[in-house]
This record gives sequence, C-alpha cells and structure tokens, in this order.
Amino acid sequence: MFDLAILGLLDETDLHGYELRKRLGDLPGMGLAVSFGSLYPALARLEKAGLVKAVTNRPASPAPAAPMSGSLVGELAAFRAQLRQAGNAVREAGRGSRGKKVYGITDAGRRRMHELLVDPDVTDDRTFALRVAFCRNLGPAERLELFERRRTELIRRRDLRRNPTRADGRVNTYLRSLVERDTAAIAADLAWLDSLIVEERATVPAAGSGADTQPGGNP
Amino acid sequence: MFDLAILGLLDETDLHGYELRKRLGDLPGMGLAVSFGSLYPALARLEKAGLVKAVTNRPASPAPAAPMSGSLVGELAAFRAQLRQAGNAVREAGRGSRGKKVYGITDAGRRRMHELLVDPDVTDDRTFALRVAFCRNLGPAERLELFERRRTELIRRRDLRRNPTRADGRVNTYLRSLVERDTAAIAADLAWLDSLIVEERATVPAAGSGADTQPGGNP
DNA sequence: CCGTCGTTATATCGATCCGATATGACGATT
DNA sequence: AATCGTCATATCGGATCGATATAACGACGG
Repeated sequence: MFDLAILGLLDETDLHGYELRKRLGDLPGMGLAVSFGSLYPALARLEKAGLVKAVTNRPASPAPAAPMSGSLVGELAAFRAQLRQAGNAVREAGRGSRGKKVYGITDAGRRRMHELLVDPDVTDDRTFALRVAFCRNLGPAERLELFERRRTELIRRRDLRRNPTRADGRVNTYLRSLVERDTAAIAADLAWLDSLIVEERATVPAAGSGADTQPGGNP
Repeated sequence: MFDLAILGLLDETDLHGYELRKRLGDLPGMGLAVSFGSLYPALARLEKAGLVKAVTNRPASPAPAAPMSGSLVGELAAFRAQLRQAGNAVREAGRGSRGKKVYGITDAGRRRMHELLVDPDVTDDRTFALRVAFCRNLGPAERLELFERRRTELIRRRDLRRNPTRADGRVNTYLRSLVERDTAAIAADLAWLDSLIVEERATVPAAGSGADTQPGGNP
C-alpha cells in the first residue's frame, strides 16, 4: 500500500527516507505519520525490485564546485553555512544533510505506479485517498473510472448497513449513535465524490461511449 | 486492538470464532470484516493469557432434553430441524453447528477489557469506535473522559492541518479537494462528538468535583 | 443413490505494517 | 565542554492481512 505513496512522491522529486516520511505524513487520508519500521523495509524492497534506485549518497544540490581556495577555515565555514541553509530552507531535490541515501524512481517504478493506481481489486479507503492524491498521473478516462468504482463501493457499503443484518432490535444508545455517524460519513463521502465526478465530466464530456451511471440519483 | 473487540463481544455472550467474525464485521468503524488470519491467532493469544477460555466443544443451547421417543426417524428429523433453526435464526449463546470451540470471557478478561477501554495512550480511530461500541461497561465519568480525550485529539488534528506545514503554494486540484474533504470529515466528527458529550453531561450533571463515578446513575 | 456445490468451521503461511528501540552525526544552547 | 534537539538510517518482535488448506454437513439435480 505504501508502495504507491512512495512511488508517487518520488515521481515528483528525488528524496531520502527521512524527508519522504514527513511528506507521507502530510498526505491526507494516511494516518498522521508512517513509522520508519514500515518505510525503510519498503524502500529496500522497492530498490531490490528495481522500482526505485539510490541516486546518490553525496550532497547533490549545493553547488559542489568552487573548491575552497585562499583562507581554508573561512571557506569551510561558508561551505557549511551553505549546506545548512539548503537543508533548512529550500528542501529541494536529492540531498540529505550530508551524504545520505537519496532515492529516485525508475521507469519500471512509473509503470508499477500506474498499475497500482488502476488495479480494481484493491478497494480500501487509504488506497483510494492515495490514488486521488496522485491521480494527475492518470488519463481523464482512467480518473473517471477510478471515481466511479469508488462510488459503487461506497453505495455497496451504505446498502450493506441499510438492511439490519443482525443485532436488529435492542442495541444500546451508543452503538446506535455510532452507526448513525457511520452512515452520515458515508453519505458525506458520496456527496464529495459526486462533486468530483461532476467536475471531471465537465473536463471530459465524451468519456467513453456507453457510459451511464450518472451521479445524482440517490433515493 | 482486536483484543478489545473480542473481549467486548464475548462479554455479551459466549461465541465461537466463525460467529465472532461475523459480529466483528457488523461493528461500525471496523473495516467491513476481520480476516481469520487475525482472529484465530488472537483467540489463541487471549486464551493463553487466561483472558478467554474455551467453554465447551459440544452443542450448548439447543434444548438437550426431550430424548426422542416414539417414531425414531420422525423425532430425529424434528431434532435436526430444531438444530438448524437455532443456528439460522436465534443465534443465541455458545453453540457452533456441531461441537466447535466456543469461547467465553474470564474475570481477568473483563479487567483487561476495562484497561483497554480507558488506556489514554491509544488514540487511533478504530480503537475509539470500539470503545464507544462497548462504553456501556464504563462508569459515566469514565465515559465522559473518553469523549473529551477524543475531542482534544480531533482538535489537535484539525489545527495540525490549519497551518500549511509544507506543500503550501501550488498543490494540484485533487490534492486540495482531498484536504477539504478531510477537514470537513473532522468537523463533522467533532460535531457528532459534541452532541454525545452534551447527552452524557445531561445524565451526569456534577461530573466535576469529587469522586462521583456512581454506576447507579440516579436522577 | 451419488456427485457436486455452498455454507459453516478451524487453522496456518508469508508478507506487510507498526511501535519501540539503537545508533550516530551535527548544530545550538548553556 | 557537556547536553539537548534535530536529522538520519536501521532492526526487532508482534499484530494484522490475504490466500490457502482442510473437512463436515445440507441441499440440489441427475
């Protein structure tokens, strides 16, 4: 599941593990942060599979030229200040404060990312959130298909609760309140999704031929 | 995390694994179902810890009396029908269609359940949903504390997104939409929680001063 | 009467993910 | 100069998931 998140972020810019983790935490829908116990093994796995590769383990961005001439001490201090500033402020491409492992995505990694974005067998919430986060990598039709599959899934869940499977009669107040909250959350999600679909259709008027399933008619 | 769910359900009635799984799936907030690969190891773990014990591995509920007299065949058929009906409809206490492992909770298990209900260090969403589902096992003051701790947590998350950590300026439309949905979901959750708190305060007017965790709850 | 299918039921395997923890370099503060 | 906070990588054990194996039983059609 993390593979998609990692590949998606590395497709934007090369990163090392520590920074990757922070950005993962900023992604909505993911739990607030990802533990290193998941991240580093995942990176190792992806590297072994050839989907990402270590770009460098030396500083990359802070201009490596200008090999300190003249006053050695002064130049060294300036060089260090430059390093520090690059680390704290810019946060740009592949560098970790000093020679850490910086990863980049490969072509195979991009193909894999596309697979993960469209795989219809995975339907859990977090994966969907990740897919939306990176869906600019999809074509308009694929994007629409993603949204509509999600819509089907949400409706399935809603109707699952509709008929009282069991525990029908006397459930306590708290449980009932929980169920109501759950139902409301699904309804809100569905409304949000419908607005997404409407927007998407506006940019892609003729997405496929016999596309029905218009978002709007929920009884 | 499942420990709480299992103990909570077994506190209501004895159950065997298969039925337990179905009820787990009906609990709101849990993903739609729990895999057996989680459930059976969890049951074994709980049993080894003495929190749960195998009550019986023979049918328990379907009235063992009335030992088929008269026409043997007819009586046998009736008995079987009775068994089947008990299985499909009533779903009462410990029986698995024929002599399966039926678990019950122990006193140690109930103490452990209470611990899991009030532990302030665990703050994830699923655990909170489970706690609400079983919070009738708490005193009014404990319940209120649970709700208010959750409230603090939700506000923390909301304010975390308030200031644009990074990714400030140009994020794509889909990402922005995701963030908005996320914010709205937290707000809705917060509103629901507040209504829960109001209701709870109505039943416990003086939850501020001295030791007042009276389980009797008189006017 | 018999094969086959669906349901009930328990169990295990490998892969993945999390939380805690260890390690160490560096800058800033005191 | 000692200490603290941040940056950075890594590993360990335990929890969970998804797939799979096994088997008893009822129902259903041929």
